[in-house]
Amino acid sequence: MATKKTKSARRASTKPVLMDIRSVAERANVSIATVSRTINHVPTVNAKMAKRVWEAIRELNYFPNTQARALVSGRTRLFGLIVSEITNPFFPELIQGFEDIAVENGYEILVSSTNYDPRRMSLCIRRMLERKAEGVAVMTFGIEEPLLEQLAERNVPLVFVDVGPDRPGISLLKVDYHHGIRQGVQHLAALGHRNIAFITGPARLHSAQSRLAAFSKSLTECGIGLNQEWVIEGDHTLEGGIRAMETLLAFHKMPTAVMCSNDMTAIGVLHKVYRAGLRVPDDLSIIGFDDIQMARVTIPPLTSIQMSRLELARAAVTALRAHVEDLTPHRDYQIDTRLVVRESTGYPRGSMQDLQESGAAVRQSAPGKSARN
Amino acid sequence: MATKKTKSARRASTKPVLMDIRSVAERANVSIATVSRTINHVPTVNAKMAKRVWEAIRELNYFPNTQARALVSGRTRLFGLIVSEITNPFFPELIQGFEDIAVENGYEILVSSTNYDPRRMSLCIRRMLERKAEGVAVMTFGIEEPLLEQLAERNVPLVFVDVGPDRPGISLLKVDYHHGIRQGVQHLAALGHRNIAFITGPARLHSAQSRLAAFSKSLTECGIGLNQEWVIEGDHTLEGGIRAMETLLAFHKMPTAVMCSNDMTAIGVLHKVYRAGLRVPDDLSIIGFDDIQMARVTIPPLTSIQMSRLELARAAVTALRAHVEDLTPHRDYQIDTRLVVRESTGYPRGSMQDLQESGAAVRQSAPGKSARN
DNA sequence: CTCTGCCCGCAAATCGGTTTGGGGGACCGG
DNA sequence: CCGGTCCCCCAAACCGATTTGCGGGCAGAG
Repeated sequence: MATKKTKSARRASTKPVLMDIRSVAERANVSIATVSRTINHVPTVNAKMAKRVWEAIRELNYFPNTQARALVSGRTRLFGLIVSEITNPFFPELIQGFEDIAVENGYEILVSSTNYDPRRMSLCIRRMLERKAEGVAVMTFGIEEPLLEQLAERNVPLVFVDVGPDRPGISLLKVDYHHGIRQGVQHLAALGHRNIAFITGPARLHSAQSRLAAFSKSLTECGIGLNQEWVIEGDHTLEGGIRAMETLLAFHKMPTAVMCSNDMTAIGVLHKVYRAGLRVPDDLSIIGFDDIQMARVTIPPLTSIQMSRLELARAAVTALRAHVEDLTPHRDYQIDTRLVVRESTGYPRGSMQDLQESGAAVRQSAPGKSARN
Repeated sequence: MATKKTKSARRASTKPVLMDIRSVAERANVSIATVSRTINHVPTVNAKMAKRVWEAIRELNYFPNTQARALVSGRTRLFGLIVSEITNPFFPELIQGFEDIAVENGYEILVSSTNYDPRRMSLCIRRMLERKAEGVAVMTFGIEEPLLEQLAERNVPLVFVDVGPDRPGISLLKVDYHHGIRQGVQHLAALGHRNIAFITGPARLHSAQSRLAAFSKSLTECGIGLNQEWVIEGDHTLEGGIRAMETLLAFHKMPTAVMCSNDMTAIGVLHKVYRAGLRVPDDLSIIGFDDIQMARVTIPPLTSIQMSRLELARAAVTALRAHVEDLTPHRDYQIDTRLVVRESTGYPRGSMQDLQESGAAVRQSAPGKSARN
């Protein structure tokens, strides 16, 4: 009933709106084959005719039906992007980059978020399959092996972060967590910190594990011991950061610095520390991870380890294109991380701060040309 | 060449992967029509056959080709959502809600962002048209009339915020800015503020204009004069907030409170005030608009006017469904706003704060059960 | 004037589904 | 045992494009 009405409504307005390749052909006085050739830039079409066709297209405001085109050609020019959580600012920034770069290369994108829910992940995959994405970037930073099998089985090129099955058609974005995290630890060590806590991400996330491992290793490199009690499990959310900091505050002996597995956690920590009446960085130094835009305007601005969304996005699109267009895809793509020093890190309470110099990286001033001091 | 290789590659792996309705029919020993009927839950199929079909579908891991289905049925079950900026946290929260509710109702969504760029807006529209979205929600809070005509012309149901052409097939989400903003102004007035500034959004945004108008009106209602000098143009970004606050700081006479057209602006202001060595709310009270998640954890937590993303999303989907499914769509949908008091607002400096009580709304404590004080 | 190309139009197959008219089979009643 | 009904299933048309072989018109060369 509803369908019928819709159908008839469409029919009724079909006269002026009907806009298939036939009407273009008619208007340009050519055959549909010629229109198709023109649109797809087949070189054998006469320039004069091509012009007529393009004019007709303009005048009718015609554009080809994506579905029909995809159906026969088999090419959808669509890349999928699966992220874990769209409300975490890290991901929108990533999506933005992915979209821009994909569009630059003539692809469109289809975004889905899993919200860390395997059931939703399953839906995401189904969507990608149904819509016939030509390649999918899985940026959930924690793979659901069994589910993703479906994609791999159907020979859809995939991109993962850090780890993934070793198979043709699959590329990996290898993030060098260690480089940035070591810079962070060294930065803290140089300031005089010896008691450093770490708030992890969800335990099942591989990337969270890697960050913790990099932290642990860096600590050893700097000759600092790791206090297992100070490794708190967070979940990469604001609330997780707040809870983790509550745990930390309850300890008898507090660390002088805390490194977080992502910026949202760090912002939660910042908030809890403020609530507790302590000051950053005087009472506690904080380092985040990701370097989201917001990090520049927290109070105080957050020292963070930057993982470039743009770089990630570019590598992902490059890898997918390489697979789809047979351009000798690499298996691994290296992604760098680096420390960005702002103002949430400082000398530990009671140190002889006047005698020392910060060393490490260059201190960045906040945006809006507002100078420090 | 590349295409050819891909084609042949697909052919090669086509044996085990080919997965059309025919193979299902073959495996279940029925005709393709029966498979189609089964999938679409046409009641006239024999239960026994249906079971056979579903089994075959399970075994083959089959799912229908969306494009083919849409091509013939004319129904894509796709709603478009155009937002202005995906990196502004307000929008991801909106997108999330829109997606959840759309999926609940059996629709999928297609998101595009314009970045305030008319060229990109044009691309967005083309995308929606090409992908044959059955309805589009335009949540840019500032319409590009001439471009959107294309959609309207093709009889695509549309949803706008605040204003839009009066035409069948178009619904409006009418946001009652005045209610929340008046609460905010009253709240400030009750605290004793008489010198209140306003940082607007981009001038061309209708919603920004409305917010300013509501502010102006509320001021009058409270018997407070509007100092035109203190109406600063922002652009709804962090940087805009910072710049606006710089302007404000340069004035000889400073306001004691500032209301912002959105939360990102307010966070920028918060940052700049911190930079200037002033304190919130002691030296300056700040009210934001939107009440994004981040507002709960700024330092101090931000008093803000809440405009429910979920409500917005729900209304948008409801409206679009009503148009598509012929369920007597309304033209207008009311969206409410309300004040959420946190800690960025307080008595103006020099007032007799001990003698007064806050009145107005209930003060909310921050998340994570951390009590105030 | 004929031959050789070069373009273009025509017509048909195809992609993977939906939808419908027609017909075969089972079952029931007479 | 036969005719009628009803239920389901099959075959075929269709959606809007792409792609192909083939034939024809036209131009330039010989």
